[in-house]
Amino acid sequence: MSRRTQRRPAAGLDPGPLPGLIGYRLRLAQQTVFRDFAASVHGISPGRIGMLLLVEANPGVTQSRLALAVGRDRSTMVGVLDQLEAKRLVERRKGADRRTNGVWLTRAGRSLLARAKRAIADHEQRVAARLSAAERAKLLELLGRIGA
Amino acid sequence: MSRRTQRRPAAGLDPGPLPGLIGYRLRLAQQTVFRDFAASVHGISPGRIGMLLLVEANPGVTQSRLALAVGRDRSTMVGVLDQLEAKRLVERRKGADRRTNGVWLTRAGRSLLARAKRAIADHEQRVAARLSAAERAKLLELLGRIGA
DNA sequence: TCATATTGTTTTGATTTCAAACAATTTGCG
DNA sequence: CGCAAATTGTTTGAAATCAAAACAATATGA
Repeated sequence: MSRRTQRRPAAGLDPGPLPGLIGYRLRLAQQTVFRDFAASVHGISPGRIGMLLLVEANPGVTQSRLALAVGRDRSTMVGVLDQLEAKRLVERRKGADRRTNGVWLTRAGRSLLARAKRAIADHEQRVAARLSAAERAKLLELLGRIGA
Repeated sequence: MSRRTQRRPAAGLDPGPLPGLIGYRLRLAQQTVFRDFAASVHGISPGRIGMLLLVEANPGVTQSRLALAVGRDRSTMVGVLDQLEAKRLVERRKGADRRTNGVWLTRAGRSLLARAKRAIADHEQRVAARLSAAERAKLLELLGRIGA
């Protein structure tokens, strides 16, 4: 007895204790979600879209605060913004404190974001296809209690 | 009005629509979980431990089947197993089909895994600290319905 | 004023992953 | 059986993603 109770664990392999671990299920879920995202929003990664959304909600935000917000190092943010700036989606403007750069969406950035938002809405529906509205809300809440 | 309802979104920044997206919450949760894992199980990543658990549950499993099970390319598996073999945690043995390698845990691999399992149990408890047993089960179930 | 802190940057390196091409081997069709 | 086609593990090359350390410019505060 003791057949593992799971949908499609690992292509015929015995998944062992993995399916009982939150971290493992998170990884699988994220993999699925990211792949759907990549297939529906082209040319830009989930993380980069997240960055744009953050800049949209906080125009002129500083690079360091952005880095802190997404849990990355300051030095990591440099390359990310270089990319986004090379694509003309954001621009850096010197702040009043001349050490800082304020980050702003360009017109192209706002336009891409508007298009992306529609794609994301569809994406989100596919992701939650097997969940009722209440279950989806519950999932978001539980995830919020895991990820501080 | 319309203060975003979230715990600690992004260090004082307006998180925008992100907290309403499953993918975003998954990423945050996974980040938290992986960091706790790294802090409690030293010298080996969650993915690598998962690999060992899979090999333990399926002694002699083939590299290709392992790759399929974890959703990686065959060529990716080569480097991963090279690492684990360099650490003397697994070994490859030629199979009856001489194209294939069977993967097996070494004594050291079993020993490390036994130790890791205890650390993982503690880790799992910390991760689910803010969840009741029922909530934890619900989370696993909902995640299973996201990540095919 | 001047020691201290912060900001963005550069450089370096680690990690993880895939794709394409390849030899060895097996399988299956005729 | 015999040989074309598929499979397996591998090598090579490349692309993302990220962090740590050191640095110059600038701001802060005692």
